[in-house]
Amino acid sequence: MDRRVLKSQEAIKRAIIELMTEKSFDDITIRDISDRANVNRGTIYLHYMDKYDLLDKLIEEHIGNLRELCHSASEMTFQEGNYVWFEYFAANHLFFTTMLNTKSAAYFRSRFLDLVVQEYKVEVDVTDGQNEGLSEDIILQFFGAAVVGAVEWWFRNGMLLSPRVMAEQTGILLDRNF
Amino acid sequence: MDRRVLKSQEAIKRAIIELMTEKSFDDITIRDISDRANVNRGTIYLHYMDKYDLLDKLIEEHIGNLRELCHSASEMTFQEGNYVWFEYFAANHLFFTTMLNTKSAAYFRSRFLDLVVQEYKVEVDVTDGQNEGLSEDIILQFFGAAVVGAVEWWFRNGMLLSPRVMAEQTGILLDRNF
DNA sequence: CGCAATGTGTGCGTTACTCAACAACCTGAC
DNA sequence: GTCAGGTTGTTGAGTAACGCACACATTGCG
Repeated sequence: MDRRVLKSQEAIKRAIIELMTEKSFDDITIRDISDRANVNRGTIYLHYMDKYDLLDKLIEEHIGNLRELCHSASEMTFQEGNYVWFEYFAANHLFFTTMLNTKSAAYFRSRFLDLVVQEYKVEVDVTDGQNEGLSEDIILQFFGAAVVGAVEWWFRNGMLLSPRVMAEQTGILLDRNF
Repeated sequence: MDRRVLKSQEAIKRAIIELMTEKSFDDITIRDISDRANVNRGTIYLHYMDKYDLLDKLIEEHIGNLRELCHSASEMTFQEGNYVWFEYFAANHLFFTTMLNTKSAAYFRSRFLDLVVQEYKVEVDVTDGQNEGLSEDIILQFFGAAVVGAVEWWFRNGMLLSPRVMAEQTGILLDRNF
C-alpha cells in the first residue's frame, strides 16, 4: 500500500483520538483534525465521508484487529488469549481510554460487547459439563459484560495493573466457567 | 511552502541524525535513511545530491538559525543572548550532541567556531577599555574557542546543567571581557 | 577468479496530496 | 434583520512523492 495513504490516515486517526481526549466529539471540527494531523483539509475527504465516518472506520478497524487477534489465538487458553488482547489495549491505550471513558462513545462499548459475545460463542458448551442445561445466550451476555466491565474499569482507573495481571486473572475466571 | 516538502525533509533530517547516533556516518546508506524516514529512496534525491549534501544542508541550516537568533538578540547582554542559544541547543540536542561528540564531525565544530568568531566581532573593541592595544583576532579566537569548548563540554557530559545556568555563567565570563 | 548481493543515482508513468477557491450553510453580534 | 466570521463539502490544476526498474559500481564470499 502506498506510503502516503498510510501516513495520512495514521496522522488523521491519531489526530481525532488526541482531540477526543481534549474536547467532546461534537465540538471537534474537520479543520481541527486537519490542523492537528498536519494534513490538508481536503485530504480527510479523500478517505472519509465526514468525521462520523472517520470515527466509524476507526472503531471498525480496532474491532477488526481484536477479532483477528482472537482468531490467531484460537488455540490458546483464555489466559494466553486475553494477554494478547490486553497487550493490544495497552499499545492503543489512547484510543481505548477515550472510547471507554467519554460517555458519548457508548456505541463503541456495544460494538466491543458484540465482539466479545461473538468470539466466546464457540467456547461455550451447554450440552455437557457444568453449563449443561443453562442458556447459551445468558452465559454469553453474562461473561461478555463481565469482561467488558473489567476492561472498562482497567482504563477508568488509569491502567494501574499490568496487562499480564489483567489477562491472567480474567483468564482464570473465564477458564473456570467455560 | 508545501506541506509535503516540509514533512519529507523533516523526516529525512531526523532520520540521519538518529542514525548518526547509532553508527558512523560512513556506514549509513541512503537506503538506511529512507527506511528510517519512511520515505521513498528517490525522495531523498529530490532534495539532496547525496548523503554528504544532506549533512551539509543540515549543518548550514542550524548554523543559519543560530546566526539569526544572534541577530534578533543583538540588543541583549551576553547572558540573555546566550540563553537564546542554549535554549536552541537544548531543543535540538540530538543534532548537537551527535555533531559535537562524533569525532568524524569536526567540520561542524569549525563551522560553529567560525560563526561564534564572526558574531562576536562586532562586540570587541581594541581601541578603548581593558582590551585597548590587544589583538582583535586573538581575542576572538580565544573567547570563540572558550565558548565552543564550554558547549562541547556541556553536551559531552549529558547536559547536566540547565540552559539557563550555562547561559548565565558563560554570559558573565564574556561580559567581563568584552 | 566469478558471481551473488547490495547500494547508488536516474528516469518513468501514476497517484495522493497540495493549495486556493467556491457556494452553501450556521452562528452570534450589532 | 443582516452582516461578518467560520465551517463544510467539493472542485480544479499543479506537483511532490510514489513504486518500479534500470545500468552501473562496490563488496564479500566460495
